[in-house]
Amino acid sequence: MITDPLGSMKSALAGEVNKALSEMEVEESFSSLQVARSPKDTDVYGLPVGFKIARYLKRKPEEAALLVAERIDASSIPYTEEVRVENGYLNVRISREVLFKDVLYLASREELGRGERKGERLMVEHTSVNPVHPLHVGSGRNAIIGDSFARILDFLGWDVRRHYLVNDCNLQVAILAAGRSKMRHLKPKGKLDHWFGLIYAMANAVLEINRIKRGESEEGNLKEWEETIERVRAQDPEIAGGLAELDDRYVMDLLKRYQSGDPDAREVFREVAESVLRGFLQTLGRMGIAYDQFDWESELIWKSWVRKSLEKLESSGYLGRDGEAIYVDLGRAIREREDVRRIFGLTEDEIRKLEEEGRLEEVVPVRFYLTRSDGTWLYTGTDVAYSLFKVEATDVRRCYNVIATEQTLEQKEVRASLALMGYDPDFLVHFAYEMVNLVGVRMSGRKALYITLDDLLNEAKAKVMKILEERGMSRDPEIEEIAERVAVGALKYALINVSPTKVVQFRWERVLDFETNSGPFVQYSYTRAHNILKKAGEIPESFDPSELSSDLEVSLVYMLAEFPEKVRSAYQLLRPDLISQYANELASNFNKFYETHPVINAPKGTREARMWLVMGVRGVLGKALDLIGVPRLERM
RNA sequence: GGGCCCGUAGCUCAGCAAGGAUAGAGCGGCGGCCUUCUAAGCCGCAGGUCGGGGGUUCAAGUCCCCCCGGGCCCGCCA
Repeated sequence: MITDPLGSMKSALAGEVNKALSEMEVEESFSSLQVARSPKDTDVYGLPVGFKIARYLKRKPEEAALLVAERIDASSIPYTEEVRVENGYLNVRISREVLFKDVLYLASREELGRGERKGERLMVEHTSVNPVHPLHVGSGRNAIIGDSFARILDFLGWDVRRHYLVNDCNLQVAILAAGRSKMRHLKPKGKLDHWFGLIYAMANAVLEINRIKRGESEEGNLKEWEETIERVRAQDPEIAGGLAELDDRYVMDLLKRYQSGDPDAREVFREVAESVLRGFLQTLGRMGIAYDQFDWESELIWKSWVRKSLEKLESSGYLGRDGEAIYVDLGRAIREREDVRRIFGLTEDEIRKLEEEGRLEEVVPVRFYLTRSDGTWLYTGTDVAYSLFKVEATDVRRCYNVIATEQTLEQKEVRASLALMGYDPDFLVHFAYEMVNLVGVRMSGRKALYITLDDLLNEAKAKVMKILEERGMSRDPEIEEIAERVAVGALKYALINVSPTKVVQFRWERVLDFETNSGPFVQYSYTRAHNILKKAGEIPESFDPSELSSDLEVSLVYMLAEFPEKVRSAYQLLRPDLISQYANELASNFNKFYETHPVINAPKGTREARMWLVMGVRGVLGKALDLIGVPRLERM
């Protein structure tokens, strides 16, 4: 089934033009993606053919375009009424009759832009936050982007597996576990990730203060850490004593014991990691984010994935040892292997030149350490093992790692290691996103200084409740549920609506802003569309497209028709924000229509056509909301 | 020092992948619109040397080079 009528027109047009050009022996071609709407005429789409080929034909652009137009068979381009040349452009005029029917039919059934099931699996690994303190806005961006991308892949026809790597084997978790082991007598209170976050901050503070006292800390600021202790005590006075003798050796020893499977260490590590994770999942669940599988870093060690990856790297000949510490000799691999060079974006010539200038080590990584000299695994080591696990122990064809841009180098190093182990490094795609900058707020997980997602959701929800109560709605469970879903929409939209490679400048006002270009604005528009249809009652079986004749109506249908291309772009460019931008624009156009085009009270004929238009808008807006994970509401 | 990313209206951002037909939104500011499908809405006004300079091209916000400003990374932290 064709689910992208406009796209089929565009590729047919580009195909016809390219065929004509090759017959004319012109070495130019166009992509269907270049077919653009005329700014002057809503029904016209075209390509700037004349300009492009004037040179080859030694003609004026207008004449050149005419020569191409002569060779084009308009009847082979769907939805096309005529082909003509204007201002050097080769344009087609769309026949609304069929296009509108197809688009609105597909849109209303939410089939517009949907891909056929491919029977292929892709993995999206996202969130994967260290289980040491509550989720904050930065981790929220990861989860929201990852979840949205997974939804996009699913809509386009892949079978998506959402994985979460539980990083339970690193120093940060060890610090929390060490703190907990000294305070076993305390019973966790309240939300688990919040409570353990306090233990984590306390343990960090004690460790730092002890370092400063021993004169081991370089940049230690005693006062800040004493403030941290006060901050924790203010939130829970019980979390105080018992940590005085905590030191780095104890922490490292605990980590070492956990990695080697010691049962006592295991008990405390698992308690903290599972508790914090449970807290995470509560928050993520509120936001409609779920996973198919949790992979535990510790299991990668215990189930020998780390050993397997070492063996493979050893046999590649690029494994090195620095005392007891193990590393991948990327410096040599880059010099010797084309596949590794490609990952770092360098050619053989460039490498040779850099070597001659003695600057090679300035530009490329030399040693990629996998373990410490005490034999414990670094996150890089388990990350390489995790990649091996993904390739060998799952049946996915490709894996998207949603990881902050600051990890770009590490991700390349992991992909290089994958190549050295004999696998296609393109199996792993680094879906990079930038951090969230809280304007005017200092954040530090280690100091228990953060704005949590829970705080944001609760604050936003409280504001929605206030608005609803001002409108005279009572405080009942249904209203509470509406407030919750609006709050989730506001937060998710605010974090997704920026291009992933840009730093988000985050302000409270942004999440609490429910006006145009916000989650609630799009939700509201969806609700309006829904309620028109609900009130209108029976859905007419058919409609007359010529009844949709105003500029607003026509451009709304064309805008719906562009949705499939938007979704494909979001996938290809790793840009879920394209969907939220689109949804906002569609909502905005729909609201303009809403103000001036009565539906229910429209004359017969017009009423049916407008109902179909509203059905189409509701379908696409609803689907766009689904793809960015913003809840739909039927009342708000 | 090296690498990657960002720089578009007072602020926050689209547009750059695929160069084209008059640079777009929102917020904030000012002024209007609720007896008619929910005003979380709509309409109007004000606001731009697209960081700077070269170049390629019939055509540059978009491509190339140089420079300036900001962020991140270059750990036996994650």
